[in-house]
Parts: sequence; C-alpha cells; structure tokens
Amino acid sequence: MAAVGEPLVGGGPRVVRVMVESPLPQLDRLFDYAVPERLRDKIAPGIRVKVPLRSAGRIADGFVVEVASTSEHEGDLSEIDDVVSTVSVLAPEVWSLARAVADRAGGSASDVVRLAVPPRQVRVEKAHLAAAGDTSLRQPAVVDAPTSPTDTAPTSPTDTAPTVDDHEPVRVVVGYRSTDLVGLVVARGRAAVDAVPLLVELPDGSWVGHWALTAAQLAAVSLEAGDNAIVAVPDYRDEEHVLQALTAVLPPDRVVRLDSRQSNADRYRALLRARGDEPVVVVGNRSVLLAPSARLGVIVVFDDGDSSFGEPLAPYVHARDTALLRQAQQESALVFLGHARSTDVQRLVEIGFLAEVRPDPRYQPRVVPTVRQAASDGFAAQARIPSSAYAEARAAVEHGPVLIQVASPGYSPRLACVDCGDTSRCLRCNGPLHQRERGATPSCAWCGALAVSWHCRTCEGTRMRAVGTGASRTADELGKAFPGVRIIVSDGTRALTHVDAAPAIVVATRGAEPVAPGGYRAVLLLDGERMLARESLRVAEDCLRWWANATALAARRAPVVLVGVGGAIASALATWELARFASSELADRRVLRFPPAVRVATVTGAVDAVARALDDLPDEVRAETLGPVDVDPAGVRAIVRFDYARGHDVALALRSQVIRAATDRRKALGQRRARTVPTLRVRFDDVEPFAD
DNA sequence: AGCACGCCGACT
DNA sequence: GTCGGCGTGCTC
Repeated sequence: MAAVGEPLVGGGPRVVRVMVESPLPQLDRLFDYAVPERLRDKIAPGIRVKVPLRSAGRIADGFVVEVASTSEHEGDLSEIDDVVSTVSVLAPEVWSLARAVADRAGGSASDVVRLAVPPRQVRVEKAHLAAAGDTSLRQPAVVDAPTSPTDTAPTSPTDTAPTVDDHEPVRVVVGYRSTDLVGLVVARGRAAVDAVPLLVELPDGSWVGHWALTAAQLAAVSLEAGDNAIVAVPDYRDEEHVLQALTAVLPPDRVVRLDSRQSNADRYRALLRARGDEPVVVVGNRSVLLAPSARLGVIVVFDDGDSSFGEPLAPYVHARDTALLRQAQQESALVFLGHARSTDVQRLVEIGFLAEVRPDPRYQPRVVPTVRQAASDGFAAQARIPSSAYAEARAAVEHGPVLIQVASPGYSPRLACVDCGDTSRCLRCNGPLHQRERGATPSCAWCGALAVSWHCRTCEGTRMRAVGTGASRTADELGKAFPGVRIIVSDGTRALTHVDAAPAIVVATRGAEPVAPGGYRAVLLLDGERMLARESLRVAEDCLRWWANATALAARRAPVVLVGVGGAIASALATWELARFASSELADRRVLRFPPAVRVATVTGAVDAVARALDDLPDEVRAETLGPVDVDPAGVRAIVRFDYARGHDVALALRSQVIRAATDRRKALGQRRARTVPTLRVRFDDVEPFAD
C-alpha cells in the first residue's frame, strides 16, 4: 500500500472515506473503502459512489468525503462497487457544515446532505460537463454597472423615498451611513441590520422592498471582492424581490436561484453553477444556506423570525442556526436583515456577537395606534374599522391603493355548531372546517374535504354558523363601506405579488400583502387583537413582525393605523423601537428559562429509554427537565433545558442514547413493534411544546 | 435496516 | 450426536 504523502502517480487514490446514505444513527460516520484499479482515475472528493455494506449484495449509496492512500481501519477494506458520477456534488464546505449542523441537533449528517444535494439529474449533468469544456470563455469576476440605467430620476409619488443610484450601485447602500454596510462585508463582520421600511424603485421601473436592494448590494460588495454571497429569504415572493433588485446591481449570469420548490433538475443545475469558479450570489429559501460556496463573502438572512425558516425535516435545524454555523466555519460576513427584530437575533446582539446597524432615522414610518372606538359609520363598524382609521383610509384611497391587513384567509375562517357552540370539525379527519367564499360549502382546513351532510361530533346538530371574519368577507363588507372603490383580495390561496398604482382597497392576510408602486397611501392593520390571542410563545414578536412588514409597504409618511391594540407592543410599533421590544421579550424569557434565552430539546420515546437518556445528562441539565409526561402513541416526552454553553455536551449525550436505543431496539420492545415505534427520538430547539 | 454469528431444545 | 431457534451485535 502506498505511503502517506507519496505522489499518486497515474494511479489515483487507493482509499476513500465515504459517507453512507442511511438514516440509521449507528451508520452516521465515515467508512473506509479500497478503490479498485479500474475506478482510480474517476475518484474525487464529493462524488457519488455505490459501496457494499456488511454483506455482499447489499449496496448502499454514498459520497466520497476524503481520498487517501492508506486507512486507519484495522481489518480488510471492502472495495467500492461503482462510481455513480464523476461530478463532485458534495462540496467540502457543505460536508463540514452538514456535520456541524447534525452534531448540533443530535442528528445524522446524511439527513442534512440529503437536503443539500438534490438527486442526480443525468441530462443536467451532461449539459454541465459539455459547457465546462468552454472554460476559456469565462469572464473575469468584475461587477458591472446596472444593465438598464434610466436617464431621468424615477418619478415617485413619494418623492423623498431613497432611489437607486445607478452609477454607484455597490459602494453605497442607500439609506445607511455609507461606510456601515460596505465596511461590514469587507471586514467579514456580523450584524443585525434594521431594514429601511420603504419601497424603492429600480432603474427598470419596478418597485421592491428597500431591504431587497440592501441585500442585493451586500451581495454585490462580496462579488466585487471575488467572493460568493448567499441570500436567504422566507418565501418565493421575497425571492422575487431580491432577484429583481439584483438585476439592478449585477449582471444576470452572476445570480443563481436555488430553492426547495424548484424541480430537482433546476436545483441540480443551480448547485452545479454555484460550484463553478465564477463568484455568484445564490438566492433562495432556507435550503440555500446549504448551497456550495467555497469562497463565501457574506450570508444575508432576511426576516429570520419568519416561521418558514424552521426546517420541517430531520434534524430540524433552523436556517438561522445553519447560517451561524456556516459563518463560523467559513468566516464570512453575516447579516440578519429585517424590519422587526427576532428575540433570537436580539440575544446575539446582547451577548456581543452581532453588531447593530440602523438606517437613517429620517425613514421612520408614521404609525398611529388606535384603541377600539365607536365607528360613526354603520358600514365601517360592520367592517371593524374605527372612525379615525376609516377617515384615513377614505382620504388616502382618493390618491392610490390602501392596504388593509387581516388575520385570516377565506370568508369564514372558523365555523361552529349552532346548537352547542363547539368548533365544527371534518367528519373524515377531524380538522377544523372553514368557508372559503361567501355561500360556499364549508370545507376542511386540513384535508380539503367538502362538509356535505355534516353533523356535529359533540351534539349531532346539523347547522353551522360563522365565527370570525376572513379576508374575503372583510372585502365584502369593505365594498359597502367604500362604495365605488375597487376591492382587491390577496390571501394565502391567491397571493398577489403586485398591484397597480390606481385607487383600490387591497385586503390581504398577513404575509400575503402585494407591493404597490410607490407604496400604499395608507395601511390599516386590523384583527390585531385576534392575532395576539393565539397561544404561542412567540405570538408578540410574530405580530410585531407582521405589522412591521406591512408597514414597510407604505409610502413615505403615509399613515399606518394599528387598530384595537394598545400597550407596549403598540408603542413599540409606533416608535419603531422594535429592537427594544425584542429585548424586553427576551428579558421575560430569561426569567422563565424559555427559549431563546435557553436552548431546549424534547426527548420522546419508551418510558425506560427516556428515563435512561435523562439519566445520562449532566446533573444541572437533568435538574431542569420538564416531565416526562405521557404522549399519544404509548410513550413519554420530556423537555430538557440548558444554557447555550452546554449545548455540545447535551447533544453528544442524547445522541449516544439515540444510537444505543436504535441498537437495543429489539430486546426492549420485541421485534414486532420495533418498526412502528422508535424507542427514542430527540429534537432540539423545538418551541412547539411551549405553545400553550 | 438487514444479515451473520452464537448458544440451547427436538430430530434423522 | 446435529439442525436451527431467534437474541445480539456490526456494518469500512
């Protein structure tokens, strides 16, 4: 066997270390394999291979993580069965990130790799290999001026809104002290950046959130230095904003879109482009944080408090945490950009990990909290709008679109039995019923089944009544309150991205607000009380985030009326002291030892397995356990709480218990039920248990 | 997960 | 004396 360091003349590597694709926790490590002569010239780190596991005939898929000339493994090595493809798709930096992400969450690296690397697409791969032959045609990494500059200044109804300087797209981030953000990227700093709550007009005449231009400019600074950038946003509408803003500061071939809603072919194509030699900005939702990027200049995460940054697949690591791990590994700049401040980011500010960057205070919005008051107008009262807010909307709609944000989509978000008052539920799946349109047959919010020949599960009654008011019902009522005015509805099922500048009442559910050219002439935030009544640990910061994001869609100095909400949260929005509110929220959580002041992990499974896992924890951590309590399918659940500094120890301890439980499985439960009930599951940083 | 290895009851 | 039961443990 060749000695370490000996040049591998003509032969290629003799040994590879392989990550096997398997969800089994006991297989979550690297395995050494010998490389047969016939495959040596095809081996490279990051390629897909097929390897035998245990018995001949059982072939598993895996990725080459390292190549070597010798192995530390005592005993014979099996040989790689085959090379699936010579294209390297698991970048070294993505592998180490996957390992760190999995370790932090007590999960398997292969689960993270599965999120990072889409299935192979042969056609895409062939096209890529063909194009790679043309490397001599590659352009140098230079950031160009905007592709379509306008000759005249944009004519905006909000004449004092910041506009794009199309001659200096990169050196100045409009709305901030010019050195702040450019210097941050150059110095590889970390910061919580408060977004400017306004829209901007791009040289091509389109309007996007100012935050999107800020994100685009941060990315452009990084590309100018020859480094990549990653911009992560909650959803596809946000993604459109960033992509539009990027066209103003970068040539289109420097922009790669990569998100989980794309087809596997598109994702695979995007991944191969991101792995290329040219610096690019990769834009997408939470999965974009796992995109390859060897030279990473900056990571931008917009609106990190949005729930869609929570990864629903194992090991359930939040995109914010992935970003933090990646920043630490690659020493890139890191920016949490947003209108509202999450308690998580506030914590990072307070421990000195993140700096704070605030925009020019001139751009503070005009928010008017309005406690509930009698409406002078009957129709307005029916539409839940107090008279002062109605007056603002009435006056503003003369000049352009007015946004009305409501809590729930559809017509009636909830239905109840007329006889007993209980919530009406689907007879098939027990999901809550709702009514999408006026006069529509009620349907199930979970499975979509129409509730025909329905009866109440509690009292057998057969009649339902509406509870609450959805966006389309609000729209109906507003039609009467604003006779002759165009009413536009945008909700979860039919979310609009843009409306035109003509007068209209735009009724939107939170998170589905369209953009209006120049911004809305007024914004009314209804249903605040109802939004706040939701039982969740994060209800206050969520509400403030929804309101702040809608506020950012208003024209400069346009009135934003928060209806029916008072107290600290209303004044936080009115004074635009969103970080201060996050700080006081965080202080409350510290007292209660709730996340994100502390970390948590839920431990679920068979009684004895959970007991043993808890037993294995450090004493101080065990002392803070909540439960175990009984949970549905024959088991118990405990919640452990611990300080961030203990995270590594806790993850290590719980992980070893998961492996042990997976190995002991049969003797604990008898082999019949082994498959249906895993004996021990661990999930970190899940706030769900704190919902009530 | 699969599959082999290993130590106790019925069988040609 | 041996065949095979499934509990136990490992996978380069």
